[in-house]
Amino acid sequence: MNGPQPRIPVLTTRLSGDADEGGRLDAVLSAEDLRRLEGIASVLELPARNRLIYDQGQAAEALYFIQRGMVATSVHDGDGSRQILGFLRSGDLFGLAEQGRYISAARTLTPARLFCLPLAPLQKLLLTDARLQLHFLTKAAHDLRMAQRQMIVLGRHSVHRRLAAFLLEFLRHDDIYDAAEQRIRLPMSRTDMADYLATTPESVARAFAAMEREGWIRRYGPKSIQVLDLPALIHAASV
Amino acid sequence: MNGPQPRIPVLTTRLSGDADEGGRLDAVLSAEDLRRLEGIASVLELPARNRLIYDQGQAAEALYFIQRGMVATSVHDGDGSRQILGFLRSGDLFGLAEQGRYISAARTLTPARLFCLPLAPLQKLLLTDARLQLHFLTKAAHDLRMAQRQMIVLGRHSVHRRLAAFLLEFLRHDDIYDAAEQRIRLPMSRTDMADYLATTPESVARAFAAMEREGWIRRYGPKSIQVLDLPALIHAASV
DNA sequence: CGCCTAGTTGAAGTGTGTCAATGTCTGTGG
DNA sequence: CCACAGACATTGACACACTTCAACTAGGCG
Repeated sequence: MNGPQPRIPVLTTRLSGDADEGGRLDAVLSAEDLRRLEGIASVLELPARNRLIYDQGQAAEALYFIQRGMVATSVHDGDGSRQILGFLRSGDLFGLAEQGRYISAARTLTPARLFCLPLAPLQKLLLTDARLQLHFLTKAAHDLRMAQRQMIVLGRHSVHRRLAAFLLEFLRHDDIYDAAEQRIRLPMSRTDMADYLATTPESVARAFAAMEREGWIRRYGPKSIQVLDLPALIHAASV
Repeated sequence: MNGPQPRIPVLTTRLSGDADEGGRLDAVLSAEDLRRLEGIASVLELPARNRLIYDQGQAAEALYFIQRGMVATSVHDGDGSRQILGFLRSGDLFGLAEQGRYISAARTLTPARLFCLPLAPLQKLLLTDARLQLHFLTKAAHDLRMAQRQMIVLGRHSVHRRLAAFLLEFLRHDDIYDAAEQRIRLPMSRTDMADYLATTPESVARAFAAMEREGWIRRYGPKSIQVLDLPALIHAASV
């Protein structure tokens, strides 16, 4: 008798990725799972944007779980160049480290609420709760797929195509995309977008200008984009 | 009393990545772990190079574990373009899927021996053995780091730098690098290298020619490279 | 209202893809 | 063992997308 087993993960669908779940860890965690995580977590309230959560090279002591808000992780090269590894949202995990040090820096894009999960207690919990751990494994597999997809995007696609794909990613998220007005509210700067898409702010601006010229979008200031021709945008992202 | 606990993973070092382990799953698995995996695995002997293991889009039924040999995973775009996601070696896992279908194709670069781990029994095993699962989670975290590093390489570095870094990766592996002769035996074609580095065979050839012109390497046929100036190569990979 | 940061647009330079031709391996069959 | 064929690798010429540098404009916050 195991009692009720809410949302038992199935590796064939979980490791394989489930469409409706979208890689959100919080969507698959049961109330019991969350309670256990909260038991070892400390809550981190970051009331403003552009707050550093941890820096690259800093001793890694915790994994972070986003409850609310948006976070960007970035690695800084020896020279000035910076690569944003990902824009993360509620349900995402971050805090990947190598040899005890964070490989990237993390900072808020918006006010955010995080669970800070210290590594030692987290490991203990995962070892005692294999079902919970499988959710973490599934999430890691999902993030690996995303990273591999981004490898392809950065290596093979033009800047225009990268930007089109980037915009389309936001359409799924209600907090950023207002479906009624067809408007995307971008929470990051042109420089951030450029550092994520491995290009320059100038090229991003030019790509936006070209999209507006074609009638696919309309800009209301740099942070607000109205989608006028979604099919064209989808086409641009896949050609 | 838990009895002997060989090589208990410590998340703070394992999820964080351990230098000497190098992400090799087989290096951290105990004899008991291996026995259990073998219990659900079928062994796959692939006697020659260029053998397809599974194709992109095929129904995903198993995860694969490389015991011997080398494997390449690649995704094929609608048009002719191909991206090799990774060159994999003993101890590596592959078979990542999305919605029940493999997202990449996998084929041998050399004769290989694989464990084929059917997903359902594997999930069952991981749920009953949290310690073993943690090794898988650690491996996934390692692969995620590698993918993120490759994102940076493909997005930010020149073809010359990419190739230098690529060559340096082989120096650690005894089966490919003959330290005495300082020779690297490349098991893949120029096209494969180009598809991994997100460039063209022509650009790879030009980068090799430039390195030879500089006196850093010497080519003995396309598959055998002698390293003449390692510091210069290291410098080229990090500038 | 004015300063300062961020964004946009323009012009010029360059790395790399593309196309084409030549050269070189490899493996097969005579 | 050699000769041949087909694939693979290399080199060259050219085109172009993108970066870089610079000037200008627009937003946002004091």
